[in-house]
Amino acid sequence: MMDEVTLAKMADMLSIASDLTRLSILVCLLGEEFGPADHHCAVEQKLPKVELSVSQIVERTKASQSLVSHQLKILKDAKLVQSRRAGRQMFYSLSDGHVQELVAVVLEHVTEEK
Amino acid sequence: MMDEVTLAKMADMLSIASDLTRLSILVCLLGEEFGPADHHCAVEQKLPKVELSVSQIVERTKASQSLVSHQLKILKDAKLVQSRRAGRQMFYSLSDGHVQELVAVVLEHVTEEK
DNA sequence: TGTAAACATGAACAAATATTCATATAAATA
DNA sequence: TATTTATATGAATATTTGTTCATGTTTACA
Repeated sequence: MMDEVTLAKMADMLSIASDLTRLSILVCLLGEEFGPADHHCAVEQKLPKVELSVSQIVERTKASQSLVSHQLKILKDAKLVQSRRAGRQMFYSLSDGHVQELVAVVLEHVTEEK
Repeated sequence: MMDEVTLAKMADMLSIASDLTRLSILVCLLGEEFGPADHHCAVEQKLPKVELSVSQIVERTKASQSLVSHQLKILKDAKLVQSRRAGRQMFYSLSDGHVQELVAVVLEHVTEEK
Protein backbone atom coordinates (compact mmCIF):
# COMPACT_ATOMS: atom_id res chain seq x y z
CA MET A 1 0.00 0.00 0.00
CA MET A 2 0.95 3.63 0.28
CA ASP A 3 3.82 4.23 2.68
CA GLU A 4 2.95 5.23 6.21
CA VAL A 5 4.78 8.54 6.21
CA THR A 6 2.85 9.79 3.20
CA LEU A 7 -0.37 8.55 4.71
CA ALA A 8 0.38 10.38 7.97
CA LYS A 9 1.16 13.61 6.14
CA MET A 10 -2.11 13.34 4.26
CA ALA A 11 -4.03 12.75 7.45
CA ASP A 12 -2.34 15.78 8.97
CA MET A 13 -3.33 18.06 6.14
CA LEU A 14 -6.92 16.85 6.23
CA SER A 15 -7.04 17.14 9.97
CA ILE A 16 -5.80 20.69 9.87
CA ALA A 17 -8.34 21.66 7.23
CA SER A 18 -11.19 19.91 9.03
CA ASP A 19 -11.54 22.24 11.99
CA LEU A 20 -14.41 24.67 11.52
CA THR A 21 -12.46 27.73 12.60
CA ARG A 22 -9.50 26.91 10.40
CA LEU A 23 -11.70 26.01 7.45
CA SER A 24 -13.48 29.34 7.82
CA ILE A 25 -10.13 31.10 7.73
CA LEU A 26 -9.13 29.22 4.60
CA VAL A 27 -12.42 30.07 2.92
CA CYS A 28 -11.98 33.75 3.84
CA LEU A 29 -8.58 33.69 2.22
CA LEU A 30 -10.07 32.26 -0.95
CA GLY A 31 -11.94 35.53 -1.39
CA GLU A 32 -15.57 36.51 -0.97
CA GLU A 33 -16.58 35.82 -4.55
CA PHE A 34 -15.94 32.16 -3.99
CA GLY A 35 -19.37 30.56 -3.96
CA PRO A 36 -21.00 27.19 -4.82
CA ALA A 37 -21.77 28.29 -8.35
CA ASP A 38 -18.41 29.53 -9.54
CA HIS A 39 -15.88 27.64 -7.48
CA HIS A 40 -14.38 25.96 -10.49
CA CYS A 41 -13.71 29.31 -12.09
CA ALA A 42 -12.15 30.60 -8.91
CA VAL A 43 -9.67 27.79 -8.97
CA GLU A 44 -8.92 27.67 -12.65
CA GLN A 45 -8.73 31.37 -13.35
CA LYS A 46 -5.94 32.19 -10.89
CA LEU A 47 -7.60 35.15 -9.24
CA PRO A 48 -5.42 37.79 -7.56
CA LYS A 49 -4.11 36.63 -4.20
CA VAL A 50 -6.27 37.54 -1.23
CA GLU A 51 -4.45 38.95 1.78
CA LEU A 52 -6.23 39.64 5.04
CA SER A 53 -5.02 41.01 8.34
CA VAL A 54 -5.73 39.14 11.55
CA SER A 55 -8.42 41.60 12.59
CA GLN A 56 -10.14 41.28 9.23
CA ILE A 57 -10.18 37.52 9.70
CA VAL A 58 -11.52 37.96 13.22
CA GLU A 59 -14.34 40.12 11.85
CA ARG A 60 -15.34 37.70 9.13
CA THR A 61 -15.06 34.46 11.04
CA LYS A 62 -16.59 35.89 14.21
CA ALA A 63 -14.09 33.93 16.27
CA SER A 64 -12.07 35.47 19.08
CA GLN A 65 -8.75 37.13 18.36
CA SER A 66 -6.89 34.63 20.44
CA LEU A 67 -8.49 31.67 18.74
CA VAL A 68 -7.79 33.08 15.30
CA SER A 69 -4.15 33.64 16.18
CA HIS A 70 -3.79 30.12 17.53
CA GLN A 71 -5.33 28.60 14.45
CA LEU A 72 -3.34 30.79 12.10
CA LYS A 73 -0.21 29.48 13.73
CA ILE A 74 -1.30 25.92 13.09
CA LEU A 75 -2.12 26.74 9.48
CA LYS A 76 1.21 28.45 9.04
CA ASP A 77 3.23 25.66 10.63
CA ALA A 78 1.52 23.30 8.22
CA LYS A 79 2.37 25.66 5.36
CA LEU A 80 -1.22 26.09 4.29
CA VAL A 81 -0.94 29.84 4.73
CA GLN A 82 1.88 32.34 4.69
CA SER A 83 2.22 35.73 6.37
CA ARG A 84 3.72 39.13 5.74
CA ARG A 85 4.17 41.93 8.22
CA ALA A 86 3.14 45.50 7.42
CA GLY A 87 3.59 47.83 10.34
CA ARG A 88 1.78 46.32 13.26
CA GLN A 89 -0.47 44.22 11.10
CA MET A 90 0.15 40.74 9.82
CA PHE A 91 -1.33 39.80 6.48
CA TYR A 92 -2.12 36.20 5.77
CA SER A 93 -2.72 34.47 2.47
CA LEU A 94 -2.97 30.93 1.14
CA SER A 95 0.42 29.47 0.36
CA ASP A 96 -0.41 27.49 -2.75
CA GLY A 97 -3.07 26.30 -5.13
CA HIS A 98 -3.60 22.93 -3.50
CA VAL A 99 -5.65 24.49 -0.75
CA GLN A 100 -8.03 26.00 -3.30
CA GLU A 101 -8.36 22.65 -5.02
CA LEU A 102 -8.98 20.91 -1.71
CA VAL A 103 -11.74 23.30 -0.74
CA ALA A 104 -13.20 23.14 -4.24
CA VAL A 105 -13.40 19.34 -4.25
CA VAL A 106 -14.97 19.20 -0.83
CA LEU A 107 -17.43 21.96 -1.66
CA GLU A 108 -18.42 20.10 -4.80
CA HIS A 109 -19.07 16.93 -2.85
CA VAL A 110 -21.14 18.75 -0.28
CA THR A 111 -23.26 20.95 -2.53
CA GLU A 112 -24.25 18.12 -4.81
CA GLU A 113 -27.98 17.48 -4.72
CA LYS A 114 -28.98 13.82 -4.93
CA MET B 1 -19.15 34.51 3.25
CA MET B 2 -20.11 30.94 2.63
CA ASP B 3 -23.17 29.83 4.60
CA GLU B 4 -22.57 28.04 7.86
CA VAL B 5 -24.37 24.85 6.95
CA THR B 6 -22.20 24.29 3.91
CA LEU B 7 -19.12 25.10 5.91
CA ALA B 8 -20.11 22.59 8.58
CA LYS B 9 -20.73 19.88 6.00
CA MET B 10 -17.33 20.53 4.49
CA ALA B 11 -15.66 20.35 7.89
CA ASP B 12 -17.46 17.05 8.51
CA MET B 13 -16.21 15.47 5.32
CA LEU B 14 -12.66 16.59 5.98
CA SER B 15 -12.84 15.45 9.55
CA ILE B 16 -14.03 12.02 8.52
CA ALA B 17 -11.28 11.65 5.96
CA SER B 18 -8.60 12.95 8.33
CA ASP B 19 -8.44 10.00 10.70
CA LEU B 20 -5.51 7.73 9.89
CA THR B 21 -7.48 4.51 10.08
CA ARG B 22 -10.28 5.83 7.91
CA LEU B 23 -7.89 7.39 5.42
CA SER B 24 -6.09 4.05 5.15
CA ILE B 25 -9.38 2.38 4.41
CA LEU B 26 -10.19 4.94 1.72
CA VAL B 27 -6.77 4.48 0.14
CA CYS B 28 -7.23 0.69 0.15
CA LEU B 29 -10.51 1.14 -1.66
CA LEU B 30 -8.82 3.27 -4.29
CA GLY B 31 -6.87 0.19 -5.32
CA GLU B 32 -3.28 -0.86 -4.88
CA GLU B 33 -2.01 0.65 -8.11
CA PHE B 34 -2.76 4.08 -6.76
CA GLY B 35 0.67 5.64 -6.14
CA PRO B 36 2.31 9.08 -6.07
CA ALA B 37 3.32 8.85 -9.72
CA ASP B 38 0.05 7.94 -11.37
CA HIS B 39 -2.62 9.31 -9.12
CA HIS B 40 -3.92 11.66 -11.74
CA CYS B 41 -4.40 8.80 -14.14
CA ALA B 42 -6.13 6.75 -11.49
CA VAL B 43 -8.68 9.49 -11.04
CA GLU B 44 -9.17 10.46 -14.63
CA GLN B 45 -9.26 7.02 -16.18
CA LYS B 46 -12.21 5.65 -14.19
CA LEU B 47 -10.63 2.39 -13.17
CA PRO B 48 -12.87 -0.56 -12.32
CA LYS B 49 -14.44 -0.22 -8.90
CA VAL B 50 -12.51 -1.80 -6.07
CA GLU B 51 -14.52 -3.86 -3.61
CA LEU B 52 -12.97 -5.30 -0.47
CA SER B 53 -14.40 -7.39 2.33
CA VAL B 54 -13.94 -6.30 5.92
CA SER B 55 -11.30 -8.95 6.54
CA GLN B 56 -9.34 -7.86 3.48
CA ILE B 57 -9.39 -4.30 4.81
CA VAL B 58 -8.28 -5.55 8.23
CA GLU B 59 -5.34 -7.35 6.61
CA ARG B 60 -4.19 -4.38 4.59
CA THR B 61 -4.66 -1.65 7.17
CA LYS B 62 -3.34 -3.79 10.04
CA ALA B 63 -5.99 -2.35 12.30
CA SER B 64 -8.18 -4.49 14.54
CA GLN B 65 -11.40 -5.94 13.20
CA SER B 66 -13.45 -3.98 15.68
CA LEU B 67 -11.80 -0.72 14.81
CA VAL B 68 -12.24 -1.29 11.10
CA SER B 69 -15.92 -2.05 11.56
CA HIS B 70 -16.42 1.07 13.67
CA GLN B 71 -14.71 3.27 11.14
CA LEU B 72 -16.48 1.68 8.20
CA LYS B 73 -19.75 2.57 9.86
CA ILE B 74 -18.67 6.19 10.14
CA LEU B 75 -17.57 6.21 6.51
CA LYS B 76 -20.84 4.65 5.43
CA ASP B 77 -23.02 7.01 7.47
CA ALA B 78 -21.17 9.87 5.81
CA LYS B 79 -21.79 8.21 2.43
CA LEU B 80 -18.13 8.06 1.54
CA VAL B 81 -18.37 4.31 1.10
CA GLN B 82 -21.15 1.88 0.28
CA SER B 83 -21.55 -1.79 1.10
CA ARG B 84 -22.94 -4.94 -0.42
CA ARG B 85 -23.52 -8.22 1.33
CA ALA B 86 -22.39 -11.52 -0.19
CA GLY B 87 -23.04 -14.45 2.10
CA ARG B 88 -21.43 -13.66 5.38
CA GLN B 89 -19.07 -11.14 3.93
CA MET B 90 -19.64 -7.45 3.44
CA PHE B 91 -17.95 -5.79 0.52
CA TYR B 92 -17.17 -2.12 0.72
CA SER B 93 -16.36 0.33 -2.04
CA LEU B 94 -16.07 4.09 -2.48
CA SER B 95 -19.42 5.69 -3.16
CA ASP B 96 -18.39 8.35 -5.65
CA GLY B 97 -15.56 10.03 -7.47
CA HIS B 98 -15.19 12.96 -5.08
CA VAL B 99 -13.32 10.79 -2.63
CA GLN B 100 -10.75 9.90 -5.27
CA GLU B 101 -10.33 13.54 -6.14
CA LEU B 102 -9.97 14.47 -2.50
CA VAL B 103 -7.28 11.91 -1.88
CA ALA B 104 -5.55 12.85 -5.13
CA VAL B 105 -5.38 16.56 -4.26
CA VAL B 106 -4.06 15.89 -0.78
CA LEU B 107 -1.53 13.38 -2.03
CA GLU B 108 -0.32 15.89 -4.57
CA HIS B 109 0.15 18.54 -1.91
CA VAL B 110 2.01 16.16 0.35
CA THR B 111 4.33 14.52 -2.18
CA GLU B 112 5.45 17.79 -3.68
CA GLU B 113 9.15 18.38 -3.11
CA LYS B 114 10.13 21.97 -2.37
C1' DT C 1 9.42 57.40 26.95
C1' DG C 2 4.98 56.02 27.86
C1' DT C 3 0.74 54.49 25.94
C1' DA C 4 -2.18 52.29 22.71
C1' DA C 5 -3.10 49.04 18.95
C1' DA C 6 -2.33 44.57 16.67
C1' DC C 7 -1.02 40.18 17.21
C1' DA C 8 1.04 36.00 19.64
C1' DT C 9 1.47 32.60 23.26
C1' DG C 10 1.35 29.57 27.62
C1' DA C 11 -1.46 27.27 30.71
C1' DA C 12 -5.72 25.38 32.05
C1' DC C 13 -10.04 23.55 31.00
C1' DA C 14 -13.63 21.37 28.35
C1' DA C 15 -15.22 18.65 24.84
C1' DA C 16 -14.71 15.45 21.26
C1' DT C 17 -13.23 11.06 19.56
C1' DA C 18 -10.16 7.08 18.53
C1' DT C 19 -9.33 2.60 20.38
C1' DT C 20 -10.05 -1.55 23.01
C1' DC C 21 -12.67 -5.18 25.17
C1' DA C 22 -16.41 -7.94 25.55
C1' DT C 23 -20.32 -9.42 23.41
C1' DA C 24 -24.03 -9.61 19.94
C1' DT C 25 -25.95 -10.68 15.33
C1' DA C 26 -26.07 -12.97 10.84
C1' DA C 27 -25.05 -16.45 7.61
C1' DA C 28 -22.96 -20.85 6.29
C1' DT C 29 -22.03 -25.58 7.36
C1' DA C 30 -21.44 -29.93 9.80
C1' DT D 1 -29.63 -27.48 15.65
C1' DA D 2 -25.07 -26.59 17.21
C1' DT D 3 -21.01 -24.59 15.75
C1' DT D 4 -18.03 -21.71 13.26
C1' DT D 5 -16.95 -17.70 10.45
C1' DA D 6 -17.60 -12.87 9.35
C1' DT D 7 -19.01 -8.62 10.84
C1' DA D 8 -21.26 -5.20 14.00
C1' DT D 9 -21.99 -2.74 18.26
C1' DG D 10 -22.22 -0.80 23.23
C1' DA D 11 -19.65 0.75 26.94
C1' DA D 12 -15.53 2.29 28.95
C1' DT D 13 -11.14 4.36 28.59
C1' DA D 14 -7.56 7.16 26.97
C1' DT D 15 -5.94 10.60 24.16
C1' DT D 16 -6.25 14.43 21.49
C1' DT D 17 -7.49 19.00 20.64
C1' DG D 18 -10.40 23.21 20.44
C1' DT D 19 -11.31 27.21 23.25
C1' DT D 20 -10.75 30.65 26.75
C1' DC D 21 -8.27 33.61 29.88
C1' DA D 22 -4.55 36.14 31.12
C1' DT D 23 -0.45 38.01 29.69
C1' DG D 24 3.57 38.88 26.61
C1' DT D 25 5.61 41.15 22.25
C1' DT D 26 6.03 44.20 18.69
C1' DT D 27 5.25 48.39 16.23
C1' DA D 28 3.39 53.01 15.84
C1' DC D 29 2.58 57.37 17.70
C1' DA D 30 1.64 61.15 21.15
